[in-house]
Amino acid sequence: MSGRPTGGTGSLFLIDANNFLFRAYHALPMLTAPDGTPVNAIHGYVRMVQAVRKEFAPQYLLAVFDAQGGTSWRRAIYAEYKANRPPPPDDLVPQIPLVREATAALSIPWLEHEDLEADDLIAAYAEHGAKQGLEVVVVSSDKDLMQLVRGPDDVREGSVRLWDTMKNRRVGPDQVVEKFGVGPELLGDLLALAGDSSDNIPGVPGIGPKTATGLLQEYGGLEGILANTAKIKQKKRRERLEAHADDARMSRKLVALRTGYDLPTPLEATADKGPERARMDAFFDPLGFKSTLAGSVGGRGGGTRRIAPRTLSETMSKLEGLVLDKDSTQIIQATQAAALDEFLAAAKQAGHLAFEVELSGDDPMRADPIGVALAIPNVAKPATLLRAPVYLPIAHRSLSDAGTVQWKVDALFKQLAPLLRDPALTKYTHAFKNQAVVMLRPDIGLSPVGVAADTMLASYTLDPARADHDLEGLAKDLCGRTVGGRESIVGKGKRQVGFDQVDVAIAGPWAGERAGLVASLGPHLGAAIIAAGEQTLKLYQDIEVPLSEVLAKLERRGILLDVEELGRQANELGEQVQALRDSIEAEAGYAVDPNSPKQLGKLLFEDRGLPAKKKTKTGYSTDAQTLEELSLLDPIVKHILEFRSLTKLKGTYLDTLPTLINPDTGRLHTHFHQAVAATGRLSSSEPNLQNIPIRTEQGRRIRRGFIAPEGMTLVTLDYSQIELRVLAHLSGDPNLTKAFKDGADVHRRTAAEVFEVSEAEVTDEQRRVAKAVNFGVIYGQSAFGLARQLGIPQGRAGKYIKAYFKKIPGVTSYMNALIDSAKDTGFAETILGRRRRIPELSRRTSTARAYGERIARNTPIQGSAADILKVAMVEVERLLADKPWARMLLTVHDELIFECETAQVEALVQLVKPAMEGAATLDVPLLVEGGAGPTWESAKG
DNA sequence: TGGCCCTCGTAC
DNA sequence: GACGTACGAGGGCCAC
Repeated sequence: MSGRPTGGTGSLFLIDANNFLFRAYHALPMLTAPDGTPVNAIHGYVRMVQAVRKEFAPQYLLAVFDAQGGTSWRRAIYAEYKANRPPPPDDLVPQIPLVREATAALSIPWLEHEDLEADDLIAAYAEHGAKQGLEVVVVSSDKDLMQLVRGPDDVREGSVRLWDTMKNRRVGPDQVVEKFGVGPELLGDLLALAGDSSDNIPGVPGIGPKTATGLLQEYGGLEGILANTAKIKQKKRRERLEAHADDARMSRKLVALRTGYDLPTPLEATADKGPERARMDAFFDPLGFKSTLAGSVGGRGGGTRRIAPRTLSETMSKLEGLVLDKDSTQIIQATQAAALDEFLAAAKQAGHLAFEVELSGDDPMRADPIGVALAIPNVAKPATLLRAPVYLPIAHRSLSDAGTVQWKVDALFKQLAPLLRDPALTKYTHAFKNQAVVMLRPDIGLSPVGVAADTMLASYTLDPARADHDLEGLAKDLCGRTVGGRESIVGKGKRQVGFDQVDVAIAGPWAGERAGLVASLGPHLGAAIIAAGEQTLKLYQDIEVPLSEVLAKLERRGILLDVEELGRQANELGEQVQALRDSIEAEAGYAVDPNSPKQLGKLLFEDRGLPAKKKTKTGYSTDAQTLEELSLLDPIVKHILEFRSLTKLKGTYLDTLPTLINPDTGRLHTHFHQAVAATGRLSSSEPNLQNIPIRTEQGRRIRRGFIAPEGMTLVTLDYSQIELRVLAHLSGDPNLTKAFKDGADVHRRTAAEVFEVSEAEVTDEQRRVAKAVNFGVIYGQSAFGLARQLGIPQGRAGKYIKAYFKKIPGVTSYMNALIDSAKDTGFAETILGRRRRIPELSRRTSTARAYGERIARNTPIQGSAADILKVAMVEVERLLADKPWARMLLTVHDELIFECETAQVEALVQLVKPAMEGAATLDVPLLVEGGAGPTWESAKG
């Protein structure tokens, strides 16, 4: 098993600093300090180091660098060693010396050597540490260093392992064998044979890792192979080995890690004493890091922490002085391939690229790519671009210049793909999910792209309560620039046309300007995310951005409907609806539309003289609650209620769902929205699959229309009581916590507490009340609301609430603390640090403030549950990536729905359930329950 | 006719 | 006024 390192006393952690510096640079969007210094790599590096410290608390900690401009001893053997390395990107260069200062500021000893490379130094320390019986962990992903791995897998003392913090992966002997087919002791021989293009190690031409593994397994080592070349049957291979035996021996020397010299710093001097605040602040404050390093970790929401209130202008500060000429976009035709090449080369050189693929229509599952806009961010000065944006037309039907030659979709994407897939390039876009749905198409095959920055998600992460996160709005608010939305060029409603109908002369500059805005706002918002702190960065980078691609996959997959079943039900309901309409009109004595609240109000409260209890802005209220109370007084009311219920089911679900089936796939593809709900939840539309009925028998039948294809089964896994569990965790209330730890029926337990009876004595009615109170607490319900919900007098409802708060005191104080904290800071916060501003708390009217308080109470709970689900989704999709027999299709707030080969259902549950339950570690267990069946209804049974 | 608002109802 | 988060159907009303 590849567990995690143990750490603590008896451990030595060796950080391969250059390795992480480069990886952090490529993984993070560009960020700049207030003075314009690029800092993204430093940030990622510091984050990694601090995480290692926090997680493993090593006894000894040392960072090792390659000396800049050093003369490795390997050069003396082979002048071409690492000669093909491209120079580091321009905006990484200034970070290379800074990262050494950062290491020092963190009070971590560091080393570099003129003649020895970091790998050699690490090897020497690892060897020494292992001899001392320490657990040695090399923090790196470098395969050369895997040669150092030693010790049996289950013995800690004297072992050497690699730890890849970015992938959370430990590399021990088993992982080396898994990856290379040979153990660590033969790895050097393998690398010598196969060569390494990144270090320019020649190896033996024509021998790759696969062949090398085979040879090593047969002959036991490099010298064994070279001594037995005569026995090798393949002529080519034999000749090559004979001709390049010297190259192989030299390569072997190059890949060997040099040890056996005095350690430049004694091991004892690397004992980690932890960071010093003052030293850190002095270095990091000017770089704008601050909160990043505080090492703050979510923990309890509560009112104990005091965070300075933040206003929108601080979380999303303006980007001053935007330089973006809206007419500067260069249209590059298919005949100008050289111009595109040149642009792409510039992007590669810069290391950054903003793009937007323009789609023909609004539904990405039915859309084609019509053009691509590109821009090159100037990360050191985000308000400017490195050059004018370009637009590459693909499928416009309207060309004012008839001579325009458009790109063929495959030719263009073929040219773009290497760049878009290049992990060394930082990609920026807006609302990537919609583009990804198209890019994932097999005929386009532009995935994975590995977008690092999505301006829509950045905006949402920073300020989820913002009205909307479209690029136009961000341009207006952050750059003071007015740009037309998509609607401004394709029209809307009946006059809306496809993007392909828009002339290139209009579409090109519009799209180019958007790419330009993304190029400017991407780095700018990235800096804001960094400034907002460690948690916000993780939320954005590790959850929201990866999730967007997961959602794109879900949308592409869609779900299968049983159209006949839905049709049957629709017909059935249609007849009932007609019969009800007839009897309502017969009872009324005149034609009336029971769907019209206005006509209904007149009928019931004027003509029939029923007591009107409630009024709406426009007249009498006729909602179900009101009608329910009247149903005993007049039989017509029952018919109206029944009519309402059936027309709702028929109109919203049975009739609508089949019309949304995609004719190409024969399946239903919903649209998930990641930047809509202010709490962090997802939403879905066209159709909204998150409000398919379940509570009534009649409604639940609709789920029979959602099916798995032949040979497959629908599997649903949902979190049991996730919001109440989150509440138990956040509030720390001992009673609630214990209820979950005991695996009790929490509503029954609550009832027992509140009504002071034993659990066995709890009546159904008491349980119902307790359940309502439990949920009411989450929503900030008042006695009035509870009374209305339960149909009991307000006084009695008030008593229940009082009793609840008395018996579950932790929740009371937690709720008060939430409000205090929100008033104090101006926002509500989830367990993963998602922050929702609550301006309502400082409104003048008491109604608005009360609303703000309900938000303050509800958002941490609802939002934390959403956080957990999102973490689970990213992890589950990763787990299923290589499982062709199952795929995730849908999510409904606390539920994930899969399609799975029937024989594999158990395997799926075994895989996914623990992943979901482990998505967060709370003070109470997370419990996932599941079901499976041919239809969604049966799966939920 | 199109578009917006209101009311109502479905989910978690 | 009174329960948080969504989406959407249908009626009603107004502008064009």
